[in-house]
Amino acid sequence: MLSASVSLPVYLQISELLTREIAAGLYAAGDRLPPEAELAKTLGVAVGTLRKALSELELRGMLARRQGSGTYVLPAGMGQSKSVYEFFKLELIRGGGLPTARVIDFQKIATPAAFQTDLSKHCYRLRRLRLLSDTPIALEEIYFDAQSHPHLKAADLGEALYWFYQERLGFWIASAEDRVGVGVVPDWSVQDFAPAVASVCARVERVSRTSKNKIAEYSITWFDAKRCRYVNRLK
Amino acid sequence: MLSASVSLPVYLQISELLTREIAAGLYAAGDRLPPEAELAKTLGVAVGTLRKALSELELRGMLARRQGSGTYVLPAGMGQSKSVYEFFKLELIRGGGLPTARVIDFQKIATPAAFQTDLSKHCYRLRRLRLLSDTPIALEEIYFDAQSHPHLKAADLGEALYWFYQERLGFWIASAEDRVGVGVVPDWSVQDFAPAVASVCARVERVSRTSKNKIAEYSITWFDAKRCRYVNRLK
DNA sequence: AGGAATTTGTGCGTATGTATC
DNA sequence: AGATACATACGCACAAATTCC
Repeated sequence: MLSASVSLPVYLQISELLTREIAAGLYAAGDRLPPEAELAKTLGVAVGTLRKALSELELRGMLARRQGSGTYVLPAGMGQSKSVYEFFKLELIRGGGLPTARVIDFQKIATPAAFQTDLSKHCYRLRRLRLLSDTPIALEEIYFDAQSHPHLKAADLGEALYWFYQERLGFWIASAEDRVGVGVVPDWSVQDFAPAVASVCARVERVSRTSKNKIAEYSITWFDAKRCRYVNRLK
Repeated sequence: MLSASVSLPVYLQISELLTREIAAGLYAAGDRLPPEAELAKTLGVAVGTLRKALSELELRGMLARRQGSGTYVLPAGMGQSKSVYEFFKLELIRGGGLPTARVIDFQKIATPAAFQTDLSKHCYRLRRLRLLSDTPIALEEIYFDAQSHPHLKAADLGEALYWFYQERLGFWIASAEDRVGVGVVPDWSVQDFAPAVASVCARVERVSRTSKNKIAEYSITWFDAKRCRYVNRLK
């Protein structure tokens, strides 16, 4: 079950396993997990490896660990349960709208020079059309590392990409930096997406980072400024 | 020097030590630290212990670690200190820039219809040219209520408007909401501000609120997307 | 182009300290 | 006081990525 060579590191496989087991209700909020030594033995890993997995989940706010006492399951979403759409910042000018996405293209490519300092040699490039309440409002181009999962297909991706990152790639987006300016619609644009004039197309560059401050993805979004806006709530 | 029993765990002592050394300039941003094995030896600890210390600093965003390459010092994060410019989101494309402002016009006017639900009958309208390191990059139009101070003149305003609000008007900005899109440069534009073409002008609408959730000001900013961008750091 | 050397990442096992029960 | 459980620390072996010759 737990194999090192196939895909994810063992300690991440364990985080995922425990995440699923907690989600499935095998451990409820408030429960104490078995002691490290015991859990490590049943999982067939060294204690140190298990500890690394548990630390991950503690950092994520799923577990609380108390020396001398034990490891406890925390109630879901104590300020943690971030919506998958938390980082989606586009809004129809008339307000609201339910975000969806349609894949235009998905390929594994050689990492472009601009990203080579932060991504490994190969990365995935995902191109999507974004919609708000069925209105096409933006084109999106996303680059993320191919290293951990070298053989992804378009079908493996769900609509909620950040959820996919967490479940399948073992990391989650903790922060991002957006740069909003103006741009020209890319040449791979589709018929559905047609800003009235080139002059009303805005452009967002995003760098997303994981909780470890590593770069998780680069993305560029072109949006039709006639129909929607980039919204930012500052506190 | 590094003692376990006295106070902090050794790995934390090391994090602190390295933090001080980086702050002191012994290691500059971009520098590579000595390899783990070497550093551990000079510090007289096991590699695992050192690694834990380095992981701490990586998590804090002070270091970046790259497998096969080394451990690097990152530039000091600017996310820490809050300033009057905390809500100023424009940045030169080439990076950074010191924000200043030049008043173009300041008048007391009848409140425009669009703001009448939130501002009283009269308000001030301030028009400014914004600069980053002496480069004109944006026009700004700000509306705020005239009720509390009915007789302001342009000379009463400082460059740092938010500071002025707090000192003279008795409130401070606690939150804001920005909507970024694309727009046309207003007719009161000045010679200094000349985006190459209309197509590279972006537009930010802002609603700022006080700590009591009352609307403090409305503003519109037109910025030259060729020279600068709207930057948003999300956590 | 390719291979060796370097450097961090992962994983194992163990011993000891310290907080809790 | 004793048992239990997590925290810290040490050391080693190998994998994976990068760098350099």
